[in-house]
Amino acid sequence: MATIKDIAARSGVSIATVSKHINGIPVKESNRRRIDEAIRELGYQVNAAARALKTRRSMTVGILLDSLSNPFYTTVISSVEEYLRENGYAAILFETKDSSERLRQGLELFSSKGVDGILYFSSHAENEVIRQCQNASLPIVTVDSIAPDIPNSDFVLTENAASAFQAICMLCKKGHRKIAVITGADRHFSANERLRGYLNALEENGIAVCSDWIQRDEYDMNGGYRCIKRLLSLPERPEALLICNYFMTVGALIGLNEENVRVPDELSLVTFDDMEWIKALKPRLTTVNQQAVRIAEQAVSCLLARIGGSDTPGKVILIPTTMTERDSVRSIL
Amino acid sequence: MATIKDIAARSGVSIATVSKHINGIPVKESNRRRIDEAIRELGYQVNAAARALKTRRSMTVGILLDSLSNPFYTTVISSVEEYLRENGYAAILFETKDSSERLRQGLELFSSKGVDGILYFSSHAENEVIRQCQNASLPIVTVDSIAPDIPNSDFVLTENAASAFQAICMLCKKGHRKIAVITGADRHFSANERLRGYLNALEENGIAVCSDWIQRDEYDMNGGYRCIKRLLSLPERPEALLICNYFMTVGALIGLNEENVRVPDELSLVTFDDMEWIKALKPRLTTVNQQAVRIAEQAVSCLLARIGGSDTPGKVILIPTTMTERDSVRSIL
DNA sequence: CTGAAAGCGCTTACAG
DNA sequence: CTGAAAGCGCTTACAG
Repeated sequence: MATIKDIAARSGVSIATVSKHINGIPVKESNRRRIDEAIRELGYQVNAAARALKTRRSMTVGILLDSLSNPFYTTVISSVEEYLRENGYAAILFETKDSSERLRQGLELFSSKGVDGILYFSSHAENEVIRQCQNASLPIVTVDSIAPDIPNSDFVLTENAASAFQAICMLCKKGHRKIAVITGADRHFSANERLRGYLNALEENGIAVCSDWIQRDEYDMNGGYRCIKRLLSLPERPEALLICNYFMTVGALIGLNEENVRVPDELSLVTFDDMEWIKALKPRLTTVNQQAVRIAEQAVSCLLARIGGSDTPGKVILIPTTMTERDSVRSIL
Repeated sequence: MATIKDIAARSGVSIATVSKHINGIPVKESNRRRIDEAIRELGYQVNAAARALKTRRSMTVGILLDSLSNPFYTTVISSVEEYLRENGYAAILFETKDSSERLRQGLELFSSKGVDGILYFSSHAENEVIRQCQNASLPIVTVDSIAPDIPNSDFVLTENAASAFQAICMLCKKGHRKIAVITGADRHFSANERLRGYLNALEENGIAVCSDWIQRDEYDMNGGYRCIKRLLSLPERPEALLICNYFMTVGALIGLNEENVRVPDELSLVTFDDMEWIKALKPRLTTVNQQAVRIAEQAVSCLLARIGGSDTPGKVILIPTTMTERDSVRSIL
């Protein structure tokens, strides 16, 4: 591997000048040319370790996440990685798999690798993680939930309650009043928030809550399948349904098919998270869409600002959803 | 941040002795105790950049992958990350998103970060990537496909053809002869291999190939949905079906439900990749299971060996699948 | 704009 | 087993 020294020798300047040019400090035109040429000829690349040692910046951020099997996270991370790289940062990954032992290990890994900041993806962010980073003066921004009791940190997530609220109101406007909801387990921040939006919307529209019509289970296909089965076995079935998670939707669809429930004739459907594949179904589903790219943008720019030394008060950034109305909701006016 | 110098001062030994102890070289018992104590008190952690600069090992490996939205990859990566960390390595991630421009960027990122090796996840590994790493003496192991024309490199993947072969033979043993297959597009190595296994098994069992019964499409839900629709619209329907991908399976199930096809009475089903959720369905599906954990193990240990300097000839490591027979295959003997 | 020099925090022969 | 010293490849005041 060529070093800055080789470049200096070959281009007839000092290593200081080479370093300056590499770092964007202007040098004499003729020197610039000679240095660039030497770099090209020798295939020089700066040694990241040496630079990190000197600057105390590893140009690396740690991504801590519950699980890689969460497709919403992988979608966001995909954009995150791109924005980070555009800013010269690489991402190192660590899955907690919902174990606090592993959470500790992850933080240790990041600290030993000297990451410049942490992106913490969690559906139920823990105070302790954020607190620990704050103590170590390690910038951290949390994505997808708000830690219950942290005064001064950054969170970026979907406007969960408002988007469920809007979905239910849309249903009401089309004349629905028998509206059920399928959402995730209590430990997930978004599952609670979306439920809250549902309840608020019922109240707003003067509809009484029917507890049988609130079905909660795991945020996965199986959970959705079980919820729909329970819903369909009720003496009185709802006429409209909001499903708060993509995987629950797929499970519910299979259950719905098994029981030959016709959508939207017998049941109107609004679901969270649009995926290519949803459009292929008959009927095409009406969906509430989280904006993964915007979440990624905000999270990264917020983290980069902190790394850059910003000490504005911690903020909560809520990203709105969009709604795509298709054929799965019937108007009964 | 405390440095080795602080530890040395506090424990009354030289920095060399501290370094030795940190690196597992025996030191006098009393010194060991004092050093450990100082480390604990000061919360010392070795500076990864300094160590990397000196040792020329970043203790980092690059994971290059087509896409994070491939759940098989994220499953394998989950284990990979764990094995790597147990061996002191961190993983840095880069998605190619099927663009050769990004492939180049990824390689550049890895090289600039000084990774010690690369794990290349691809359903269609490119010669060029591997060749470039070989030229740079950068260890690389490819997961999930074999590059068409690389003499001396390492590949670890599922025994695709053999596992499809076994699945079809199982079907034949239960008396089936009208057997169809749904598999992925031509560019995916595994899609071709699994098809090859299907064809071999037909031949082995003296069954003529019916080209209508070979349906190929994208490796996703939508692809599976389209394939099953095409299959069900044929004048003569098959009585058994092998689906070579999990997402295609979910799509096919929805299509099957829409058309009220009863499994296994009208159609016997064997599918690739077991997931928790599959067991909840009625009927429970008979599945061919890739061993993600074993693939991860082999890939990591192979890469670590190369990083350690092993120069044995390149090898192809094929991991067998297991089959879980449940209720989706009917015996028609 | 340029360069000599110090120093980032480690590891590693080497001599004792 | 221990320690003094060199050096990994950079960046950065500082003086010119």
